[in-house]
Amino acid sequence: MSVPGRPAQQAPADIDEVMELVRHEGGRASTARRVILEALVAAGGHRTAEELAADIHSGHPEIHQTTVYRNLERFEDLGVAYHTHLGHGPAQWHLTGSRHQHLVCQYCGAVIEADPDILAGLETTLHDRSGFELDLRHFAITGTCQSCASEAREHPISDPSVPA
Amino acid sequence: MSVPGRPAQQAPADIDEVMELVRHEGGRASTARRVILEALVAAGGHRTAEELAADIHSGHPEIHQTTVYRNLERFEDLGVAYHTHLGHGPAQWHLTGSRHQHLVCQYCGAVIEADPDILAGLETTLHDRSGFELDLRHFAITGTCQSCASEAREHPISDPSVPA
DNA sequence: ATCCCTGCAAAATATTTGCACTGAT
DNA sequence: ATCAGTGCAAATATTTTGCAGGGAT
Repeated sequence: MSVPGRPAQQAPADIDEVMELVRHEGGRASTARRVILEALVAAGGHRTAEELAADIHSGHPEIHQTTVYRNLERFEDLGVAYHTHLGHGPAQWHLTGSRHQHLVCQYCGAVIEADPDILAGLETTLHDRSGFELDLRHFAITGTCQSCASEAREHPISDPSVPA
Repeated sequence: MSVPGRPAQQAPADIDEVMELVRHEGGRASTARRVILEALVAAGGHRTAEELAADIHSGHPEIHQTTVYRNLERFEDLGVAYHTHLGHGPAQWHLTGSRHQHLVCQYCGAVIEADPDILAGLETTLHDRSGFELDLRHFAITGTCQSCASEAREHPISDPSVPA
C-alpha cells in the first residue's frame, strides 16, 4: 500500500492532466491506466477495486484485477486518489477532489457523508496539543446512528460491516 | 466479527467476574476461555490475536488460534473487550476498561495514545448536528505526527502500516 | 533499445467456517 | 445427558508478488 501523496495535492479533475502527471513522474500513459482512471471518475467515488474491475470488464475484459490494484496505488502515490476503510470489507476508492468525511453506523452499516468542517475543532485541538496533523480520510469514523441509538438496547445485530 | 456490547458495559476488571458473566449468558467456563482472558489482562492491551496465541502457547500449546479468535469475539459481544484497527495489519485487542484513543502516524507508524477528552468537542458537535453517537475505538485516528510533518516534503516513504 | 507496465499464476495475510469429539453444566 | 466449546483442517476474503512478454517512450 502507499501513503497519501504529500503535501496534499490538488486533484487534477481532468484525466489528461493526470496522465500528464503520471508521465512527469516517469510513468507511462498506458491504456489500462487511463481506463482505470476513467472508471474511477465515472463512478464518482465509493468504489472498491473489485467493483472498478467489474465496471471496466465489459469494455476491457483484458484488464486484470491486479492491474487495477497497482494503478490505484499509483494514483494514491500521486495524490490523485485515496482509499478509505468503512468497515471490515474491502477498501473504498475515491478521487482526492471529492473530499468528505464518512460516518459509519456500527449497527446498521449506514454510511453518512459528513461535512469535513465538523472536524475543524478537533483538528485544531489536536494540532495545538500535540502537533499531530489530522487526516481522517483513511478510516471512517464509527459510531451509532440516530435510529440505531434509539432502538439499540433491545436487539443487538451481528456484523453489518459494510452495507451494499 | 461482532459489534461492541451495547450499551457500553463496564468492563469487569476481575477474571472471575467475566467468567461469571459468560455463564450468565449461557456460556461455559472453559479452560481455554479463562486462559485467553488471563493473557489479555496480563498483556494490558495492544495485542493481536496471533500475539495472544503466542503468549498462551508456552503454557497451553493445545489452545489453537481459532479458539483465540472465537473467544475474543465472544468477549467483544459481552462488552469486555474490543478490537481496533491501527493500520493495515491485524486488529489490536484491548480490555474495555483501558479506554484510550489511538493516533497513528501514516508515515512513521508511531502510535500515540491520546486523552479521549480530546474528542469531547467533536462528540458534542456530531451529536447535535446529526444525532450520531461517536465511538472512535474501532478505527485509529490517522494523520501525520509532528516530526514527520516537518521533514515531510522531502522524502516520502513507503507503507509503515503498523509498527512493530 | 530501454524499461515500465501488464497478464496470469501463485503467494501472503488475516480471519472464518465445518465437523466430529471433548468437556462443562 | 445435553449442548456449548475445542482442535484441526480447510475455506474465505482481500491484497500482494514473481516473472516473462508487450507496449510506451
